[in-house]
Amino acid sequence: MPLKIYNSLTRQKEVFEPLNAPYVGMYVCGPTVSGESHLGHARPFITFDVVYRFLLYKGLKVRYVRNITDAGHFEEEGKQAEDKIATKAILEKLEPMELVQKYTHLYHWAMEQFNNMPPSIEPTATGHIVEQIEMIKKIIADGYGYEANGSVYFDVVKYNEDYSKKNQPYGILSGRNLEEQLDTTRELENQEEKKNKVDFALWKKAPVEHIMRWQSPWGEGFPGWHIECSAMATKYLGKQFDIHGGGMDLQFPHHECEIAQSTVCNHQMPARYWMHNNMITINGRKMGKSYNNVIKLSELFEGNHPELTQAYSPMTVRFFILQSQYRGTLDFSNEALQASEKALRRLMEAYEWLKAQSFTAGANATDAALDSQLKTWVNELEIFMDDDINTAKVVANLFEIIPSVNSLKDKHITAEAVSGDTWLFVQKQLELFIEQILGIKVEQGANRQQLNGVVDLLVEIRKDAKTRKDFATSDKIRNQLAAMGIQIKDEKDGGMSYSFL
RNA sequence: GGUCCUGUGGCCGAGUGGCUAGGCAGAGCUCUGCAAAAGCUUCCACAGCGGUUCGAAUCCGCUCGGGACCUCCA
Repeated sequence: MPLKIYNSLTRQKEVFEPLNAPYVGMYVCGPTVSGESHLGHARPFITFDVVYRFLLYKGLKVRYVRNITDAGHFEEEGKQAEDKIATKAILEKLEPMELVQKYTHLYHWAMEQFNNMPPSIEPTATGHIVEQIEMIKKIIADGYGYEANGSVYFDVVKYNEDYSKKNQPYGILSGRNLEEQLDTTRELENQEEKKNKVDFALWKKAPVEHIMRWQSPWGEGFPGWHIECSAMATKYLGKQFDIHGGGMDLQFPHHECEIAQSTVCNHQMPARYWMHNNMITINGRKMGKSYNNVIKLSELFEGNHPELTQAYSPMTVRFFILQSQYRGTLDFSNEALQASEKALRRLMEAYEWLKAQSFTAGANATDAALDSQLKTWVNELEIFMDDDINTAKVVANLFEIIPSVNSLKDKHITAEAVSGDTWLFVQKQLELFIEQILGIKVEQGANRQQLNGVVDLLVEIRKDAKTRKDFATSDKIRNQLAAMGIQIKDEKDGGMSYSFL
């Protein structure tokens, strides 16, 4: 089955055909490391991690580039500081690289918590100033950029005129019409420098107090906020590559500007497939700085936020995100996260048990209907992934399969009901989809081994007590352990098992 | 104001015109010393009004509601 992905550019699902199979180039817009990542940021990184994993599973050789924006628009943090201390004090105390370092580390830590695979290349904007300047020079030389008072702007109107003839007007990705924008775009500062208010900055002259600054043919300044992605994507993936991803809110203006810049320099549309994940909302509203409703990842993991009734583990959050299709909005609530937490536990307990079983190959099944139903469910996993990475349906099917696994575990059905071949197939594919493709890993704390030993001992004592019909002791052990988050389960044959909640 | 998306049961969330999505919560049953877990069964739905169709949650129109982008934004 071929993989189909929804291309924002054409607004439809298309069969994914790599430009140079088996090689695939994928660029995803990374974070601006001027602050801590929040729940909303987690979505694209988890979504595209799954895309990456699935492409790898398909046997493709993927170069996954995800940038780190560590230059340019750090105004907000600077402004906050400005209110408190004098500009001179900022110069003395606030070293930009300190911020960058701190938040880059936090970001990497969060990515690891989520079990996201590291991208092949993680380039930084500050490491590619030269490439950005070269690109801007090229744009000016071609007549689509102009200098004004030490800054350089992209001439959107001229670009639109020329490229409309080539069927690639400005606004092709976001479905915008330039004339309308000329009428509706708000007035901003420094508009007088621009020829048209829709023009965007390629290079900005640095005001005296601006700390991050580089030499350029137009004086000291810093790059505009779209050019870094164009420069780095071109450098590492070529003039045209396969997939460009990012959040839906980047579609305009960021990706639109990227298209314009790259097209002028490289004479072709930079990416063939544009994928955009939708937003995470909270109380029906997008989670974002400007709405003042963000839940930072560290707060989420610690349960330390007024909106949170408890802490949620990274895998719970990952699973929560994968329970929906990436193109729809996803509404945050404690109820929804708690549902995910419980569902994930049920899934993983059954999965871990299944993984530890040994089955013998063989084709005989006493329950042929169940046998073939299981095979169908398992086979559908890949079909659903092929359909625009529909992780929601993949997860739904996992829950179709789980009851059979638990039935086997609790001896509601015999192993012979389903053929050994099928059990082996279920076992293998569940491992593939749960661990390799969805990237869900078993979460367990440190000292687990030692703790297991202690719990084993208590379980033994409880067994003795039960045999003596000393239910007081038996219940005491079970209840006290339950209070500590360790759940004992009595099994049919007198055995006991336990799990950590 | 412009462009676009969306409205599914108590909550989250899939749904390609005809078939039970799935999860969590609720109810019942089985199992159990009692529980828990697990399994089985089950209640609750497609914003409203029209239209197309043999048949619509799914297509079209209108109304109402929600949201995103147009400024930094994942």
